[in-house]
Amino acid sequence: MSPGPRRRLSRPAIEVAPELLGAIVRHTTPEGSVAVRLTEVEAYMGADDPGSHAYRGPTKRNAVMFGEAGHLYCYRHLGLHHCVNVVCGPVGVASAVLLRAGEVVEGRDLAYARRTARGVARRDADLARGPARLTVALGLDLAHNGVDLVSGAAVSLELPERAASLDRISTGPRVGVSGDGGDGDRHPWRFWLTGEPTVSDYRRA
DNA sequence: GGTACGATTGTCT
DNA sequence: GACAATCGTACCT
Repeated sequence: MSPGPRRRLSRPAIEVAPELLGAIVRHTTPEGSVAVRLTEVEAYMGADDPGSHAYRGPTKRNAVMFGEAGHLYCYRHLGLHHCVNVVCGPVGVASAVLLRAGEVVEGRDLAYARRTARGVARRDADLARGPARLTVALGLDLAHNGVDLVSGAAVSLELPERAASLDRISTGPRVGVSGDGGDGDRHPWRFWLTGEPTVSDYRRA
């Protein structure tokens, strides 16, 4: 990530999302550090995107999404799980990229410990396969909402030198988004690395 | 002040 | 393949 990662992120989520594939997210705690290489993401645009939390304007929950690019947007879902996004776009524009899945490339033991505490991790590929699993493996929660990934203290984002080549990237409709389904309104805003075993495959939507 | 619902996962049949 | 778990947020009265 040589020239201005902040600047690279300060663009529409739809452009940033494919560039995050292959990026490394690292979280360092007293217990150790876990790093994940992203293999699956989804783009969420702001006001024009019915699937986005920011669709109906700024609220207490989504405030971070309207802020500076490169910060982490973390929220609780169904009272059980957390999901994390990387904020994109210029200040005032609420676009973000949801981190859906990745491959644990560092701190695998710690990731296993965290995951087995809340479920069963059968194999390496399952450690961060799915948005909520990824947050558990990394040890992220609401306390990390709004942290800056670029200045990177405990949590950091390492963009790949060069974006993954297009022929390794697949696209498709987003998963589990209501208001985006049904007729013709499904944007191909989900991106993943073709053939990666860590990419979540989904059942019903 | 009350209620409906969700950017999911794990487990059971 | 289906369902329950579980709680903050948004929206309505």
